[in-house]
Amino acid sequence: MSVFYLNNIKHFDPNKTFDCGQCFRFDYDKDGYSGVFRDMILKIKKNNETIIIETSKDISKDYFENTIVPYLDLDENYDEINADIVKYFDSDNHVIFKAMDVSDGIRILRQDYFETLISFIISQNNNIPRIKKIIQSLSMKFGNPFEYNGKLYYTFPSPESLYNCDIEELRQCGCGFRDRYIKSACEYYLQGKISYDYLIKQDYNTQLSTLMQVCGIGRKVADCIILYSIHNLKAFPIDVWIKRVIEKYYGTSLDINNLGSYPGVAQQYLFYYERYKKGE
DNA sequence: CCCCAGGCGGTTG
DNA sequence: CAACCGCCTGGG
Repeated sequence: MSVFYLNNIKHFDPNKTFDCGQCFRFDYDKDGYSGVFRDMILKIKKNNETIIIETSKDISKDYFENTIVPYLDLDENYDEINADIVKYFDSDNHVIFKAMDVSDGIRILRQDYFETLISFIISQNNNIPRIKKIIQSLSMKFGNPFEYNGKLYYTFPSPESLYNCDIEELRQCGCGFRDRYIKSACEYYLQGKISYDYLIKQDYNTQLSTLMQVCGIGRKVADCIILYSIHNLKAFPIDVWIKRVIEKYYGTSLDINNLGSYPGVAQQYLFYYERYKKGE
């Protein structure tokens, strides 16, 4: 086990970051969020102005700085991002300022590419508790177990394990009609047609069209993968929530094709703002 | 019982 | 190309 402390980090609230719907394997546990990160448990909490990050495995300072910090997106400058967002998202009612205030501290995680690919395929026409349940079932069935504090946890399944399994086993995990979409994604992935290394070097439109070749990945799921794992902050996933938010606060005044460099972050702010207001 | 949930693919006019 | 429709499944 390792522990790291960070001080004077502006614009980072672990609770908001892990509660804004971008990840499915973290849960609130008394004083912070913890969950499976690769092959270990990661716990992040905030005590006054100090961020405390614990890992179940022993990790080096290098690993922390080169892997954990980028994962938490702490190397990104959110003053700069927020300034750009305001230029494109301000309106007569100034809703973006309220959203930025309520949502301040949300960061866009750099999540594992394959895990994000599969998780957001599962997310379609589905709700968050059930998405989490399905991912947990898949991990228990196809992931690798590891123990921590006397409890068993499971890594996210490998592409090979999901590709080679019987499709009926995916059904048993609750995937429903998305089972063949998962198979399709694994096939493309293992053929190297949608690799992270390729996508990270492409522009946004190429990233979209490449991912949308996969049966079961449409525009919204592709945008989520691009935003939450490839970390192209130009991606702007439009789900039913965001569609409602835009209609409610912007009407037709927002030009979807001209939203600056960080609309993905603005999307998170608006989404969280609207859900927070609902009292969740 | 019906309805919906962070969509998508397929069909129809 | 816009508008529908069915879809696994579990919860309200």
